[in-house]
Parts: sequence; structure tokens; C-alpha cells
Amino acid sequence: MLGEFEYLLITAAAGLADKAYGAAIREEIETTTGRKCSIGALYTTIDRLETKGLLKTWMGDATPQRGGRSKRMVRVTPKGVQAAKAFYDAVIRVSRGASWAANRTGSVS
Amino acid sequence: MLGEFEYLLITAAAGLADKAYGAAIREEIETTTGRKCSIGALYTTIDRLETKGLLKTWMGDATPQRGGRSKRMVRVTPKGVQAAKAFYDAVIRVSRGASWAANRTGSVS
DNA sequence: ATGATTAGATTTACATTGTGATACTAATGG
DNA sequence: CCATTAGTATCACAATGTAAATCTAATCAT
Repeated sequence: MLGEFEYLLITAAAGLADKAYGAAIREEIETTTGRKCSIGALYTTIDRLETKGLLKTWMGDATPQRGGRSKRMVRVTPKGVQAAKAFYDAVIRVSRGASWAANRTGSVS
Repeated sequence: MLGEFEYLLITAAAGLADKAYGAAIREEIETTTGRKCSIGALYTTIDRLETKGLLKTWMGDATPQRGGRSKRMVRVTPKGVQAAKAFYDAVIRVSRGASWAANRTGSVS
């Protein structure tokens, strides 16, 4: 099963689509969660997810800005999407009936 | 932030209410998730959550059955409920827009 | 009453995941 | 040609997740 931060990372990367690369993903995570995302957390997790085949990464070209360095681009693989879905479904299913979860019927309006 | 298994455990315990004790929680987790819950995972996590103040436990009396041993009863503290809610909300918020998440508006039917 | 059986809890050791701190790399601007 | 800067890489450690084996005491059958 995915860890919680792994899920966050995959979700952020998926949302950024072809604009997904290390620093941008970090930015995204920080804005959507409101909490700090350390550099270490980011790249070690990217590495691990790539090893597991849930992400694919490659070096893109540099930002044409002062200091712009070659970016590590990220793409979520089908297997990654599947794992994310499994995580999400598990949380929803388990939470059914919990007082803190919106009392959903399972059907969507 | 809570880990994923910690969330599972709190949710199961909350659902069982005053019938929540080690073995029952384990049973609950296995049926709602469909995956094995090892003994070690269970009690070490209970210990950790208690240390963090998210659970309170005490020894109850034995089941009046052959081998019935004193049960370790579990109650989720207000702080525990709060942590679970935070975890749940974080997952929902972050997943907004993800292809694998049901496209919910935030309102509930 | 005594040993086998059994529900349940505990412990230990290790694997996986999460995180801060620090260092590296190369392009740009002056 | 060096200071600055966007971005990546690495390291060491903390927190979480898990399997396997063991302990405990109440009941049952004899």
C-alpha cells in the first residue's frame, strides 16, 4: 500500500501533467496541503516511486532563467494511477460511517 | 500527520465504540479492508497512538469462554478523532480533481 | 486437580516511509 | 570570471508498518 506522502506526490504530479517536475511538484504540495515539503522528502520519494514503477522520470531541458537548471520531469505511470486509486478507495471505504467523514451514500450527486 | 495504518486503526476503534479491543479491532480491519492485519502491526500501533494521546486503553475483563483472556479495551480520545478528521480532510482536499477520485463538488447529496 | 486447548496480549527484530540539513551543478548577469 | 540563483542529489536519522514467535490465564475433558 502507498504511504500518505507518496499519495500526495502522485496526486500532485498527476495534476501538473506535463508540467510536473521536482520543484513544481514541491510547490504544488505546499499550496494544496499548507504544510512544508522538504527537499529530501521530495526526491527520495520520487526515487522510490520510480523504482516501484509508479512514476517515470527523465531530465528535461533547463529553464531559460538565471540559474535555470535542467529539470527532472515526472510522469505518473498507469500503475501509479492504479495505486493512487486503490489508496483513495481504501480511505473512502474505511471511512464510511465515521463521524468525521461526510455522510456519503456512495452515490455522487 | 497520521500514517495510513494509524488512520485505519482509529477508524475501526471508533466504529466499534465500547466494543473496541485488540482482537475485535483486528477483525474489523481485516473485514473492511480485505487485507491481513498482523498482530504486531496492531499492538505496536496501539502503543504508539496511546503515547501520542490519540487513544486511551485499559484492561477489561475476560471473555467468559475457554481461553478467554482479559481484553485490552480501546477508546479514541477527542484528540484522536481530531487527528483522524484532519487526515481524512487532507486526503479529500488533495484528491479534488484527481481522475481516480469521484468528482465530488464538496456538497453532499 | 492436571494437562491440553484456546482467546487474547506482548515482545522483538527488521523493512519501509518520511524528513531536515547540507552539498552539488550549471546557467545567467554584471 | 565570479556572485547569484533554479533546481537536483545525497546523507543520516526518525517515524511507521509488519512478520514471527512467545507469553498468559481461563476453560474443558479426564
